Amino acid sequence: MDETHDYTDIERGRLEKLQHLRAEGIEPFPPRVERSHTNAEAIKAFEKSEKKKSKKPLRATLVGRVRSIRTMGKIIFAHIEDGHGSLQLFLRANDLGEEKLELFRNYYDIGDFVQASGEMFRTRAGEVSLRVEEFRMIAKAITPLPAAKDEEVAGEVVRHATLADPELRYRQRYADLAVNPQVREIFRVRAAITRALREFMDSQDFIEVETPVLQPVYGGAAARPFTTHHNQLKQDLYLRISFELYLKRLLVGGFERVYEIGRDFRNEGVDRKHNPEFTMLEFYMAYADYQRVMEFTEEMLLFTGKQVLGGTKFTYQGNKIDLGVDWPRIELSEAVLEFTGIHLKDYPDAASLAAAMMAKKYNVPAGASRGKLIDDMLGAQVEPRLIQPTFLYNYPREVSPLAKSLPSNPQIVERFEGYMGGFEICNAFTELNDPLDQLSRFEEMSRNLKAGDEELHPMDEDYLRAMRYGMPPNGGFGMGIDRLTMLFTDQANIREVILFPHLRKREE
RNA sequence: GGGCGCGUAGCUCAACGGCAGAGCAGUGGCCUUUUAAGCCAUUGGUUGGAGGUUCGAAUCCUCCCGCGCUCACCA
Repeated sequence: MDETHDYTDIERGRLEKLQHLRAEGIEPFPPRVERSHTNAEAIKAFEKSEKKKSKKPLRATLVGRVRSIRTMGKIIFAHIEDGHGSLQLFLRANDLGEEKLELFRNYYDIGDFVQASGEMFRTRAGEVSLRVEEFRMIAKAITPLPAAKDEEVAGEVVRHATLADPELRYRQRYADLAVNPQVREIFRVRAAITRALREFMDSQDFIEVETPVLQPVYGGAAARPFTTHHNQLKQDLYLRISFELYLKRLLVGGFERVYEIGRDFRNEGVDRKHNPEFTMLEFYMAYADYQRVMEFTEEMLLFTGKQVLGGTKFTYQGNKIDLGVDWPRIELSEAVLEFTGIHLKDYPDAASLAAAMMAKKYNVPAGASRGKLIDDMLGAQVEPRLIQPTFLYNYPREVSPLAKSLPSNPQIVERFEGYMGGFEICNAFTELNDPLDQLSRFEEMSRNLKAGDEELHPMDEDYLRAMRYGMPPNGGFGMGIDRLTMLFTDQANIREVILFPHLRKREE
């Protein structure tokens, strides 16, 4: 990335302008600015004073990035944009003097940040504008913004020929955000989602906690971890793949309701639903079981939807989705039957189930356990069809080493997953709190881990010790915030809801 | 990892075996209520990279790099 030494013609021209300003004694990057209103406030205040038929003109000092310039001889129109909207500047030789007008005309460019003051007024065309009496550069832009031009249509800014190449948009997210207002909006929604979730959790008497990202033993999910190393301690560490085992230790410690919103890291495939690091909400609720957590999940998402979307309905990739109705609760085996025609109870072992799946031409990974096969079938055949909010419940034990079995069937665990828009958004279960049962689950996993299934996690002795002190019965829950954001912002790719998504390293 | 597709000016895109172009941006000029302002003129390219085929390659072939979609893998 040697661009700084390889300027384009446009950049060289702007550097010359910058040098000229400096030569004239004008600092193009001053440390302080003045501002009386945001653009949106100024427009609102002006419209209010207009209604009151106030004789006193409204004065304003505004700041923003120049988004368009229209020069017409001795007057110049320009739009500036701040974080709250855009507003038109009107610069006229009569008000400024020809010299100042020429200064703007010759040395100010689209992309520059400027400060301008004067009186608010309405142009002949009816647009609320600032009649500029004074202006100054507050940050000169060297590189042209990757967008052509703005158009104002009925008060809405239409941006033409704007940055569209997804690779450039992700690699230079700053440029993407600078020119694509709809991208900024996605991240406002994302922030509103986490805010609403925190508000809800806090209102339900949960305490927000932070647990280690760097962990000596990883666990809580089926995934391969990233590995790192502490130099002084000469100790290998893992980036967490879930928060689960630490959060449940806190229940042992006496907290009844804990949650954490933070980053998980999984060293696995990257695609439109998976980024190597992603944001999870996990919570653990003492004295609740998975049925209670299902109810809670509905309440939580209903609240979040109302807060963020202002209602319960939204459209995802052409499908209308309503959070306001009770989520159907379907037993996993029923869902599999409905979408594949396979009766799980007719295939009690991996070999017979694999044969049944092969008969249907489903992909069957070699050496997979029965639980893994069911999980695969779920992902490929069932999940994409679950558009409306739906819970599937009662999962196979082999793929749920931290969940409590059904009293009536040790091979099935009290676990559910929530689906929406064709993908999984949350996963929850009645947490296993029997240290002896947990030990045997770990041992089972360790055997499989040695046998080569790298996604299983190793024994966590300390977690078992914690559990031996006594862990209250509890329901636990995890939800991908990125995926919820995809749903609420109608984005098909997880990269659109992550500010700086991971991309392959590029030699520059 | 497999398949398909894409990569051309700062941005958005044409040209698809025969002189590498347009709009916007930029630069110079005209223009005192414009709003993708308009008008005149004009700068800007190792066509992602390296090889090959050909009289001639942005275009066809091979490899490499990157991205997208998809399958596989994967919560």
